[in-house]
Amino acid sequence: MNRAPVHMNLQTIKVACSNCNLRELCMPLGLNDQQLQRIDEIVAIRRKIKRGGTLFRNGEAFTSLFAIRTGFFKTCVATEDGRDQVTGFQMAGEIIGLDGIVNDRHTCDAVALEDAEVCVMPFDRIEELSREVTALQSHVHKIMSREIVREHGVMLLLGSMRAEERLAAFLLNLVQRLHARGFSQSELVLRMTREEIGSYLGLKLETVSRTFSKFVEEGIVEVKQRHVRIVDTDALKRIVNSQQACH
Amino acid sequence: MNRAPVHMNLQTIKVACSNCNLRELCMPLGLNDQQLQRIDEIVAIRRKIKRGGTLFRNGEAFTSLFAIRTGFFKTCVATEDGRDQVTGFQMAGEIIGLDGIVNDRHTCDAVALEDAEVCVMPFDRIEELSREVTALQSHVHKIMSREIVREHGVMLLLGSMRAEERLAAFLLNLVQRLHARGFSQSELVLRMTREEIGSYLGLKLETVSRTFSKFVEEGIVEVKQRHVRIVDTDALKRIVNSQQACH
DNA sequence: CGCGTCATTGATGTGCATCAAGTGGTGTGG
DNA sequence: CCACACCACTTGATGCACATCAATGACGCG
Repeated sequence: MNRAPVHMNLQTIKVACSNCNLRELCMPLGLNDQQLQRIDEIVAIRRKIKRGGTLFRNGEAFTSLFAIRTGFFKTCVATEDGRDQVTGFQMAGEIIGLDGIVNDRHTCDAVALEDAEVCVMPFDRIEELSREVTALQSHVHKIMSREIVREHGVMLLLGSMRAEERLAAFLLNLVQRLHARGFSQSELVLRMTREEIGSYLGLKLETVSRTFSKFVEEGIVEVKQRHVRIVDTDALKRIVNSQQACH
Repeated sequence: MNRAPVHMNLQTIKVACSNCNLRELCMPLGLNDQQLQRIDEIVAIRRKIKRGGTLFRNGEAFTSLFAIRTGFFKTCVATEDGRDQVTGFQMAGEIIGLDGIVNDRHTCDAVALEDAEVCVMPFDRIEELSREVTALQSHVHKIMSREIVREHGVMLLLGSMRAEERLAAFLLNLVQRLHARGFSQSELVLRMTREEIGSYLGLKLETVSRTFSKFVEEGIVEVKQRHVRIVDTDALKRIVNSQQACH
């Protein structure tokens, strides 16, 4: 057991967006040099989160949005009676913490599913700067709207799809986002457990597991633990749009 | 059959927020007179929608947000294969159309469930003015964040609650919002069909109906068609937090 | 008054949850 | 390096909540 000090979890690093390779994912495009420089001012610091650690928790004061630089997160909400629901999985380049804006308190937990690093962007500075840089203003609005639209999709999934459809949609969505980040279109490593997938999809972990097995039997995917290889993307797409008898 | 001209549906009226009694619901508080006057400039016109008519449709160009002045809407998303899902019900004072911001196109349909009137707020003018009036900027952010948080709640409901819990949560939510608008805490008139409730809650209309009947048997509510009287609010609250075996 | 729409209620079916047992991979301590 | 424990995952057997199918009833509107 090493004796690293506790504050390792909160280690901070000074950085800049202007030379960040994820810039096009989390920042607006088409800025001139002067604007870029001002954007740099937003990202005060970075913060490292160990696997299993939380970036923020339900009830904590909201001060900043976070841009994920590396790593993988889940966000989840909970009721008093112990029920909880994964509301999303977030990867590099995505913005996390939007839920905190309404009440100046976070309303969900953000947990790192692997060691991660985020850029801390104090929200008052975002607001300040987006009054001056219209591209940033527009970008902030679009990010929030995108999240709303994404959640509409999840509601559709949870409200009207069968287990196979849900898992197929989930895999296609994941691989598409990974592909946008330069990863394979057909191979992925799941960073979350079957139980977390199930929570997100409104299914029990056994059902997730069985559905994976079904896909394997049908030759649609290959699964070895958390390594998934999509053999037949079109089949997955057909499943998503199959509209079986259910519901 | 009357011969009213087609454009009745699009009838427009010149108006002002500064003397609107819903202002505190859809606009920021604590503005001075000069700021209020500027806000008035945002709401260019009003628009009337007949029951069953659409305010906007999936795929239509996005130009404006809408503040509901009177009436009741549902928003719903659909897949190519004909499946659809009600994503929300909106009432007076609520803002509708946020989904369109990301891609400059609406991604869902907004349908009036009764004759309605909305204030049309061109989004470019909202952005323009919110660069100058920080209270407006903050307000826009909070409205979007509130919608994100609301949808988290719906995901929790759809992903982990049983039929009774869903309907109880739905009724409590509706009556709470109506109460904030000066209506009764215990009586309400549903503006939507059982099928629309079911779509929103991820249930079939028969299940919604049966669950209503169950609540009636247990003396928790009285139901006569779309008129609902909540007899025992606490019982509903207990049901929401009951955490039965399911899921 | 008659028709269409919406709602209720019953009978039956099924998809997924639940319960349970066993496997494999990983990390830890001896 | 191995033994053990733990956790994630898989797979089977069973049950149940809700979907589906079907018939009837209650409004409301032209």
